[in-house]
Amino acid sequence: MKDLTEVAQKFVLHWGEMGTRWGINRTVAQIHALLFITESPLDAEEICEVLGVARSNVSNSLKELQNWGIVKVVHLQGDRRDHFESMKDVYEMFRVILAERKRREIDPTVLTLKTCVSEADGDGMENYSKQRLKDLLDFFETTTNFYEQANRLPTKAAVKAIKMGDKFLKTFS
Amino acid sequence: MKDLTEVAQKFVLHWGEMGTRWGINRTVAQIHALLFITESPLDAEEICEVLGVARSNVSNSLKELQNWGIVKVVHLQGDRRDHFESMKDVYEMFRVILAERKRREIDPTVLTLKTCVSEADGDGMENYSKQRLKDLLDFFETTTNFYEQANRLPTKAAVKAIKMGDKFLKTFS
DNA sequence: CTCTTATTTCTGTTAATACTGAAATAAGAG
DNA sequence: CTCTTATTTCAGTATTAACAGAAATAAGAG
Repeated sequence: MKDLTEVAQKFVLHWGEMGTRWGINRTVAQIHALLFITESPLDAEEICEVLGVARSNVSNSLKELQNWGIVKVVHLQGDRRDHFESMKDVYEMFRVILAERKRREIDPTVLTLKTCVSEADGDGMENYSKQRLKDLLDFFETTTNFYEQANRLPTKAAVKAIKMGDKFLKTFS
Repeated sequence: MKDLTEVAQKFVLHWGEMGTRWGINRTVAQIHALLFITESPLDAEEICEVLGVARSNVSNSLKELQNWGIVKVVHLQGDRRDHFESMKDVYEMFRVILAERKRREIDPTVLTLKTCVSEADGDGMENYSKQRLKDLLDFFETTTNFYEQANRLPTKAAVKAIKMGDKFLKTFS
């Protein structure tokens, strides 16, 4: 595996940095970036070399990416090593990421809010505070309902919808 | 300032936890949660006591929340201490947060991608990789364009649009 | 101006997380 | 089954970010 070009390097580093800002491990994001721009699947050893991180770190990060569902193992003819490739369709990829974040973070938050709202009576909480929790719950329910629906569209339709929505909204302003 | 009720505590802790998952400091998120559910503006000392964190921590966290634009200082008659209150309209609040995250993270990413794409020729980068970067850039431009337009709608219209969009999409499925 | 009180800044500590390298395990070839 | 090679697990280390407490600064009252 030859070294990354300067541009590739720049992208991988930036993506890693972005990851950290969104609560994603730097190495995980870097590996994802690398796999995303690389045409052929890479094995773990190659990833180590290119990124200069420990084998175990790569192993764990790849697991994480597989948990996210945006990286898959593939096997190449006559090579017993695992090779890894990223999902390539950008829209699809972000849909998967979004769905996963919803599952991991939004759903539990909605659950917590529901519990809070239902326990709020008999807890001595101010009515004002109760109402704020209700507002918040309502916000999450409304937006996630919308998301659920929008997410049923196949990617192409979704992209079209976004572009049409954009144009449509422009006629207002 | 009296202690938080159990429910309030549960919410504040959860919100803090959520913060960390999205790259937001735990204390920052906790203070935000506290101010959000509290009707009257609080001073820094009160926040310290309720959350049990150091004064300096509160001070810095409040600065951060003010930078985000979701917490404001208010002054009360006959009290020289600063008091703080959170934006209360949930939709508006998330709009502000989203706008700020775009400004801080998405815009720089778009810039980086543009640079990468334009420098990709003469860098020896594979055509395949170049294309992936272009795809990614296209994705960000399409979605942020849409976002920009959607964000021009006043909150009420936006909420309506979300609810209508939800209903509309349901007719498909 | 001076005193008091609020706020911020700074420095050191702690805690959390990321990471490494070695050891253990697993998996495939022969 | 045995040997080799790939992968994972684990225990320790390092890095980073969060936080506390003290010191410095600022701001308001009188």
